[in-house]
Amino acid sequence: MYRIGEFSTLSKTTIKTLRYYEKEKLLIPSFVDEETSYRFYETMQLLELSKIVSLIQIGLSIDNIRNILNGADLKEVLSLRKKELEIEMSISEDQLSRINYLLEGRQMKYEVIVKELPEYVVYYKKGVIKDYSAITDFILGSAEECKKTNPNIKCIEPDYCYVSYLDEEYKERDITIMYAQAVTEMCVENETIKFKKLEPISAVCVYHKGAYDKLGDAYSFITKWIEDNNYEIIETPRERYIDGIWNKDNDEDWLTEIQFPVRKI
Amino acid sequence: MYRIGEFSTLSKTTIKTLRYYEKEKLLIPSFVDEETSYRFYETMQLLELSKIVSLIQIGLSIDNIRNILNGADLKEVLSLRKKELEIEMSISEDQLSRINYLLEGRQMKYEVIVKELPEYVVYYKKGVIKDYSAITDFILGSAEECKKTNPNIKCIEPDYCYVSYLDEEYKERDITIMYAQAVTEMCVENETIKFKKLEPISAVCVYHKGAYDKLGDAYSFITKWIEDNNYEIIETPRERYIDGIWNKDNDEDWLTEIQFPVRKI
DNA sequence: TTTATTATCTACCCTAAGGGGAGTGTCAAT
DNA sequence: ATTGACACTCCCCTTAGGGTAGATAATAAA
Repeated sequence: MYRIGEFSTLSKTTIKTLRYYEKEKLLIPSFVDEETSYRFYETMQLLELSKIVSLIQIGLSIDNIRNILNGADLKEVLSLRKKELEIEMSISEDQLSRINYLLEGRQMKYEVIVKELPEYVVYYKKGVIKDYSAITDFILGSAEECKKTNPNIKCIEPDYCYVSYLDEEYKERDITIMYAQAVTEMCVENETIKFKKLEPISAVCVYHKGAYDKLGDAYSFITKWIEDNNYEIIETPRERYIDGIWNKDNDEDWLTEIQFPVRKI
Repeated sequence: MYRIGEFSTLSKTTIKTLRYYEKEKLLIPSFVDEETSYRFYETMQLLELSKIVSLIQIGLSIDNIRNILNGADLKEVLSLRKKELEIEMSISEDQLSRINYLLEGRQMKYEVIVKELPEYVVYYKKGVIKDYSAITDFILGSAEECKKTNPNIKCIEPDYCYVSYLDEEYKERDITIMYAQAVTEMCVENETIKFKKLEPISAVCVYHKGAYDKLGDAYSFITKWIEDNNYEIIETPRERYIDGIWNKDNDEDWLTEIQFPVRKI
């Protein structure tokens, strides 16, 4: 019969931990003096404790360990923990590759974040524009054409709309684009305006501040980032206009988000 | 100017989190109505938040992020986080290999735990015994011989003593062994009793319950475990007698701990 | 035997990054 | 004026124990 301090030294477990395991009903001292409340342990409890510690060391929670001690299926619990661990490890690898990327000295010119985009219902219009300056007109035109057949259509709050570039190569003239605007429900289509549902996806995103002439930098930055961090692009990127000529006079205040739908390789 | 709900949807960040970031002084709303306490955010704060989220996503703590925003050296913080991550990943790998080991269906006959052993000062005696039954006499003899030259020597509390087998091969007769007993300080040596200091080490340990005839199982189990989990033995194993013939009549109650000094490969 | 020191007890508060809910106040539309 | 949606603050909760305070118990020294 050892008092808690000796037992603690024998088992290399702190007194706090021993008391905690008693409270959690993992390891009950074999005798407790009713008058003094002193705990007394026997050598055989080193075996019990050793089992608990070995389970702790593979990262199981107190709850899981208690269940195992009460007869739960060890392999089942271990399999769950294994899945957890695999997820943890892939997150760690992800973080490590991002850190290495930043440590390689590239300017953190853009902050890259990965988001989960929800499902959206959008109306969209495809078309060809002469050059980039025509985008605004194309967007305004789309909205009007949609209102023709659907005068009561409602956009979601807050707004979600974007432009995608459908050309295979980079072009400065005769650019094929698609404009999509999230709405509350599917409505009537016409020749130019169609509807579709966008599935939820992950997207690597950056915000671009300022005029559009430097958007190219953001694109090359983000595509490089995606390669370096082991993601794979699964859809055409979306250019999402948050602030622009329509509400900010100074082009330094314009704000655009670029979203690249991706999947982890 | 967006209210918190809209800003939350725009940034895909929960309202709770936005309020928490304000409390932690990471992201202060650009305007707070003094009467209603309503928070108002501007689009430019999406950029600030995006920076914060990107730092969160690489696993930095709120404190670290606040320091970075206040001008701390980003690379330094990232390097520290990188080291942390590498440690986390090696722990995860360790846990995973242990889980796989258990899932492969081997009986969890012994619970393996890894301990850090502290520094010990010991007296020790090397010798050859006829067979295993002579161990007890060897141990008692050693203690007496030590008392001869050091009548006042004190063992540490709680006791730590062990036997190591020094033969290169497994033998059943004429076994070379060493008995070591931890004491409070270095004392006078004589022909048979020497002193030395044991450095702190890591050890893979199992408890063995019962008579000594099945100790071999424990040894083969633990050595296999060490190989499978990428450790390397750096010293001869220690057999530590906790309960035995001297205090327990029934050999089923004997308890022995086997400690293998190891290093992670 | 008395005193001094050490060991142990319970009880309470603390961690990181928010989540959940109660109770109350505000805004816009009907 | 009322209703429903939205926002506010305040408080408690999460893991696996750590830290400390004040009280009592056991042991060692005088």
